[in-house]
Amino acid sequence: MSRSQKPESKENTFFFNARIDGIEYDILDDLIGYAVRRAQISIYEDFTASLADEGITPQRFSSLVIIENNPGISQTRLSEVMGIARSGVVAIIDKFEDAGLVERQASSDRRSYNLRLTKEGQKQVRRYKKAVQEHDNRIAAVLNASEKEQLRTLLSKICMRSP
Amino acid sequence: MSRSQKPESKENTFFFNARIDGIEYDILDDLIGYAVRRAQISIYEDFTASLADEGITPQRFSSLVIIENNPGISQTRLSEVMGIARSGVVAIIDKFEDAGLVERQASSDRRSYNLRLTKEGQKQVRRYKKAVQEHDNRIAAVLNASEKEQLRTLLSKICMRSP
DNA sequence: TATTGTTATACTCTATAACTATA
DNA sequence: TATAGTTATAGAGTATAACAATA
Repeated sequence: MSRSQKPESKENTFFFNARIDGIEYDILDDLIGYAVRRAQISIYEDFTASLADEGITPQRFSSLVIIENNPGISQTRLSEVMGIARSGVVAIIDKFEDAGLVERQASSDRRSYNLRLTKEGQKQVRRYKKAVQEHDNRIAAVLNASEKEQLRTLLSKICMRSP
Repeated sequence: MSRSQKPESKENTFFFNARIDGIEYDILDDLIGYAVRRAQISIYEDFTASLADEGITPQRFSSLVIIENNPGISQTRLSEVMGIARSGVVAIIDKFEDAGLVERQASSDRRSYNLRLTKEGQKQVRRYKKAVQEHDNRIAAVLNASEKEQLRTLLSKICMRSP
């Protein structure tokens, strides 16, 4: 029957709705973990909507900022900071190198590289930072300065628990 | 040279360290989005460490709780609640069905199914809930009751902003 | 015509394990 | 022996697009 050649409309362009009317969430409404997860999804969506055109993701943005502020950092060290495997960093840096944002400089330890932003990289990071700051202001616009500070403090407490 | 037949030690069993000594995080320390992301990674790790042996993930746990508390929900509706594509729900429910936790019941609308937990599913969800509650108490143990309430409130504000 | 579940496919992210060149 | 970067590979998770059955 339906031999429609036109693509169906995208079905997943809806935004994540953290609490849908008529749905019972039970324990999920009480869990700190789910509250953080909900917020994370919501924030990620706004980040993507703001910066996907630039080809930048939270992960890549973080990498660039870490390299910018810790020039000469090695790939292994970066993998530790980002919390991902070394093999993952290779792919990330390859792309940055292709885009002319990062360079692998020779190190005194000839097994490793010193990572640095190129001139172009520095320029782009300034742009990205501005866009990310605007995004962050937007998602946190419902909070006043004191509430933002509270939120950061409460979240950092959770991160600093003993593993 | 190295023809070692033994596997190298796993390199990524370290826990994510939200703030590594000697690393300059710059703007990342100020962004609400990054604070949430850090907490999310940290919480996800504890969840996984606690429940991976059960084969349960935050995503799957949420699905089961939603089905438990909204019996007869359709797959499309569940995809909306979870914020994922319908095709993703198919795979999730397939696995639950294989494990005997969820059943697809015939619906009056013969295009769709009514999802329900099986007896076994109900039993397992009770176990999972207990484990997840313990995990949540653990990750939020650094907060008192009032701080937990504050955190939930602040995070829900972020989710409820206009998209 | 539109919707539900399904399938096929592809893409991203990630981890594991092995390799190489150095140390 | 150990470490840094690399490669190959595999497994999640996800989205897109199409299809059959049904509305």
